[in-house]
Formats: sequence, C-alpha cells, structure tokens
Amino acid sequence: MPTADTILRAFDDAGYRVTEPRRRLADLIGRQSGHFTADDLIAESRRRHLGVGRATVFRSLDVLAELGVVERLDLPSGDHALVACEAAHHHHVVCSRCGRSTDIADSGLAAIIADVGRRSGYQIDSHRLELFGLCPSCQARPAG
Amino acid sequence: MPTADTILRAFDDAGYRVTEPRRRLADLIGRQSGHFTADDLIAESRRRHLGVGRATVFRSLDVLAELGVVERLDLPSGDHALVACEAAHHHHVVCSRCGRSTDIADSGLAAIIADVGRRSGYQIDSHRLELFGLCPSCQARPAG
DNA sequence: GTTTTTGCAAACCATTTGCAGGGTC
DNA sequence: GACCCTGCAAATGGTTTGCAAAAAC
Repeated sequence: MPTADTILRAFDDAGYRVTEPRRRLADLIGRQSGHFTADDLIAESRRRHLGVGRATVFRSLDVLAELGVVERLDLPSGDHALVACEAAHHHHVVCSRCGRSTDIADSGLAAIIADVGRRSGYQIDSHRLELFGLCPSCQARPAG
Repeated sequence: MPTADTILRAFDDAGYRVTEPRRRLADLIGRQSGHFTADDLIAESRRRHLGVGRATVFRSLDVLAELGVVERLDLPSGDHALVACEAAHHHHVVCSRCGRSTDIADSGLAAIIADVGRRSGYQIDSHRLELFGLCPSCQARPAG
C-alpha cells in the first residue's frame, strides 16, 4: 500500500509535475484504508477544504492507474472502486465488508493460464483475478 | 453460447413472462458473435425497427445477468460488455480482437484459491477470473 | 518563458426510474 | 381480471471536456 510519498514519487519519476493539488490528493489516497472511489476523494477534499477539484481527481487517478500505483477494481456488486497498490502485476483479495485489500502472488496461476491457453487455442496475453471474502479482522468481528 | 430459445426458456423457467419484446431481444442476443453492450442491442433494435426500447433492454439484461444466461465482462480497456453463456459458475477467455469468448473450466483454480485463503487469512467466498488474448481464428488472420 | 496543470461549469453518456397504457397468464 | 411488462421521456450519477488563469520547471 503506497504512502503519499510513494505516489508523489511515481508522478515525478514518470515526468509529471509535482503540484500542490497532487500532493494533497496523494495524501488523501495514502489515508484510505480499503478501496475507495473518485467520489470519496472528491467529497473528502471538499469536507476538508483542500480545494482539489473533481476534474483534477479524475485526471490524476487516470495517471496513477496507468502508472500502476492505483488499480481499478470491479466489485461483485457491479460497483467500481480503486485500491492503492504497489506497481507490479499482481492480484487482490478484497474484503467484502470493509474493502481492505491484500496483494497476492500468482501461486500457480501461471500454470493454469498456460493450461487454458493450450486447451482453448487462445494466445493469452493478459488476465485478471479478483478474490472476495472476509478479511481476518472482519471475521473476528461478526455481523456489522 | 445460448440460442434465442435457451434465453426464452430461462425467462420462462424463472417465472418471468415470455413477451414479444423479450422474444425479439433474445433473438438479438442470439445473433451476437462476441461480446456486446446494451447499446449495441438498442441500436440494432432501432435499426431493424424492432421497437424494443432502452428501458426494456436494460431491464431484461439485468434479469438475464441474474439468471446467469448473460455475464458482465470488464475489459482490460476499462469498458464493460456482456457475453451470452451457459448458466453455471465458470470463467471466460475473451478474444481481444473480435470479442468472441469461450468458457473455461476451473482446472486447478480451486486449489489456488484455497491456498490464497490459507495464506492471507481471508475467508474467500467469491472470485472472478478473466483471461484475454487472441482466439485461434484471429491468430490465423494477423493484423486487422 | 514555455508547457503542464488546475478549477469551474457545462457537456456527456450509460443507466435508472415514474408512470400510464397494454400484454400475458 | 390481476399482475407483469413496456415504451417514453425525464432524471440521475459518474466521468469528461473546453477554457482561461495559475503554477511548475
């Protein structure tokens, strides 16, 4: 889970300018515990009078998603959300109650993909795996 | 890939009424070769003067998605689409060029999920796996 | 100084909803 | 005949865009 600093460095390293709105946004993202939406950030920016506008939030999230610092999630409910994460190909287990997410390794997935490719004849070049369930602390604290 | 008949039977079996608009929609869906959007169906309904309205398309797709006859897809591009498929839990390989999709079996995925659950401590209760790549015929017909 | 980035507000687009009329069982 | 379903048009909600001013390099 990147900190605000990591996010700013990502902007910088990729040749984007480090601006005040981006600093504030990075901070906002760093504070998110689970998954979040553009709207969450916009609302919080407004609530705390940070002056970061809608457009900036969306534009920055686009960049961050492209840089892999943030990843778009498609929840089982059909809703969309984002999670901050390390840049590198990986997958998530997402808590269906609190939204917290954990990165997971491929642990055997590559073999499955190769197998599917062989059987189906497809030349597979990208994939996505998303797991959903209760995280340890939500299991410990039944019902909500 | 269900035919129009299969789709109508799904409506019927689930206690929904088999109406003229639904007949036409089922036919439209049956004609789709790859993935498609609600808008594709609406446009085609209009083009062919079938008189199936927006609302009906969306409402019916909702039902069909719930029945599992149609499945929502999240493409790597971020776009959304639908595919007609057999009702049962499964996954897809989707052609990144023509959109055609093939169902695949779990072939070992269950073991991976169990493993991830063990390692992460999450109580995993749902998952989604989507694979993307070139289907055999698009491989045979390079560039497009 | 040049180029990127910003905020605002308006534009967009896909999807949803309210409702009165019509079709299905 | 009761209830479900439909089309329409208006409402919605999230995301994008045009633009002139401001900030970064």
